[in-house]
Amino acid sequence: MSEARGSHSSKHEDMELNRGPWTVEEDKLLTHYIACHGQGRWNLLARCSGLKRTGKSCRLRWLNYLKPDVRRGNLTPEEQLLILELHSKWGNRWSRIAQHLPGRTDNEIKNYWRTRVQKQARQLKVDANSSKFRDAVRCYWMPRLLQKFGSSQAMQYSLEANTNNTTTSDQVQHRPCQEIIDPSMQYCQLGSSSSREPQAAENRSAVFPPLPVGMSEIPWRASDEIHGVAFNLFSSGFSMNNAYDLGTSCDLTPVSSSAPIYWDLDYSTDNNDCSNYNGDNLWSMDELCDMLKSYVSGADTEVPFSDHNS
DNA sequence: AAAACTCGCAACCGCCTAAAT
DNA sequence: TATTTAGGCGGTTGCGAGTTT
Repeated sequence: MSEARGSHSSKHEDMELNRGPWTVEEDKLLTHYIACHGQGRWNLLARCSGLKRTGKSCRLRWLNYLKPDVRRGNLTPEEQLLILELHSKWGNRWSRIAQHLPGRTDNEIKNYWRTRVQKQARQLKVDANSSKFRDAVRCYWMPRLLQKFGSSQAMQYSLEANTNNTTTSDQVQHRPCQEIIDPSMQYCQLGSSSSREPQAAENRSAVFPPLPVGMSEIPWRASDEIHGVAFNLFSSGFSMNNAYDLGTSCDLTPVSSSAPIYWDLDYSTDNNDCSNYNGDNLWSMDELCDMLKSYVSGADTEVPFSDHNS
């Protein structure tokens, strides 16, 4: 039995326990104790540290808040993308999902899912676990996130770091948000010989970033023949092409789950800077919501696909 | 200005399982 | 082998802050 529901009571449990938010003093006490004795043995820690908390409470406080490598702040587009992808594979296995997002806790991911993703599902009057909702995520949100991911990460990185097509581990180290990127990942280099290379290509490399940790097992490839990047991200057959020379506006075109998705990247603005990214705006776009509504209320038939190349 | 409402998140609860006895 | 203990996990709750009416 865990201490929380045991019918017997020890000396420690008879003691009045603190509940609710942790105080600064409690945090200091816990941090100091762990610094001296290490983590683990949570019930012993709770008894010996002088904290009037349960072992469970101490563990949770440490893992979700005090641990030095806990990252705070808005989830980046690639983190959101990864959560969506991993949740579609594993469901509510929050701790498992969290293992692929270094510094993020299962609690944080769970909260994100419940407050953001499930909220969207509720507004759309569909079950968040329904195939219809998953399709909507795959067809609309993931491309949008990939668009953000592509513009904020790949482009910024390319613009700032590379004037040739070589990539070193040092460059990986200097990437923004590098801590969640697996440095061992390969880079996808576009065909520099393509006649459809973007304008002013000398100022940016054709190096695309590695996929985040956790996507490493998903095959992806460079593609000279279609000019752009073809991510075969999702085992369901979802794929996208990143067309570099199709204009300057971002345009999310409704597509079927099996069709390629095209969008344009804007090299001309600061949109590529992920440091100012506010994750919220990805989830509050009226236009996107309208599209989703029409998608989930409609039809299982395929949404018309617009081919930018035509 | 204040009440009502919404949202995000930290913390708790209860169940489960592996390890220890 | 049975029982107890500790830790981990997912679901849920409650509160404070921000926003809307």
